[in-house]
Amino acid sequence: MTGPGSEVLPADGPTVENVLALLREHGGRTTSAKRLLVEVLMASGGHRSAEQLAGQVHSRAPDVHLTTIYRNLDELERLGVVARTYAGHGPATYHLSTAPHGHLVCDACGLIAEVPAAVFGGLVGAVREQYGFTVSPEHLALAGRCVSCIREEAEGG
Amino acid sequence: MTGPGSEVLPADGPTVENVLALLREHGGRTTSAKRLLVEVLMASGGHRSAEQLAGQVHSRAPDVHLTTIYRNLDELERLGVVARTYAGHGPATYHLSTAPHGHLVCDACGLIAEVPAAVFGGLVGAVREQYGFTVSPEHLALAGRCVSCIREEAEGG
DNA sequence: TTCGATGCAAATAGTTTGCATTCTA
DNA sequence: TAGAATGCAAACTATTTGCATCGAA
Repeated sequence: MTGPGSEVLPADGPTVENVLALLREHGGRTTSAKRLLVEVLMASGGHRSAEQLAGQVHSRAPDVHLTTIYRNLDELERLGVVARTYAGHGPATYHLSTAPHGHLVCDACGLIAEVPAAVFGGLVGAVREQYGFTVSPEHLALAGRCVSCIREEAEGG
Repeated sequence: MTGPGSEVLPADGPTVENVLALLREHGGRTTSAKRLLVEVLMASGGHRSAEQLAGQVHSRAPDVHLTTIYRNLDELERLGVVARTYAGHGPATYHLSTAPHGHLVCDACGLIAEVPAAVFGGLVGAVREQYGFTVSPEHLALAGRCVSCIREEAEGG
């Protein structure tokens, strides 16, 4: 059950057609705006704001409105295709949901690094046992300072 | 060195006068708006948005503008008296910096629970060793689902 | 009497919504 | 051709900024 008719996306990352098929299964229609957005999401790989994604889409289709980007990102998030991460202040960032992972967000330079689930697996388990709280790895974002900013701060001031 | 002239606030929680003294040490002036904000922060205890704090302040001084609340919260944050937590979407929340702790933010009902530093101490250490990234415990917010919402979702649908 | 603090208005960033129109299935 | 998707404008939320005035030290 991994063909275009499947409810579940392949574990090694979905193709554009997989995602569009998933959309159709849920009553959605295939449009060029959606196809482009998904392509851009796959090409960029990393964490992008809605505006950055819009910029990429615009280079190929200038008429796609930012509103449409937001609406389609919402839909893709509901379907579990993309994950939204809030990096403190500034815009939310979107990326394809692949393997579960968390994020390190540097307060100083804005860098977003990914950490594999294994690193915080213990925490997630402990929190569930002790607090009955189920952490969503996809949204996990730890704020702090990256190496370079720590170093700069130590040297500069 | 824990008197009004000290740079460091008492470990068991500052008093209103402690905070005002700290402000004065840093060139700030004592105003009724600041005193009230600090009082409200201490009375409420939990995590409040700027608007909620303004509401509390207004009940005693309706003329204090929301802008002033923001400006004073900024200043208190710079001094390390309050910590700001971004709970995903919605407004940032502010609370007194006491013992280091993280937050569990329920995506469904918005509940914010505190967890002692010990729970995620291992994570913070691992992340520092493996990624050179220093997590700020004060800003640590894990998104997910609290017990009651998980239960409701399981029952309801 | 100086300079920080405030009130007010307005700007800003990011995101959402309403509605008429367009286009897919 | 019904209903989903879009473009556009406008609203909206949270926050910041500019500027004249006020008030603490």
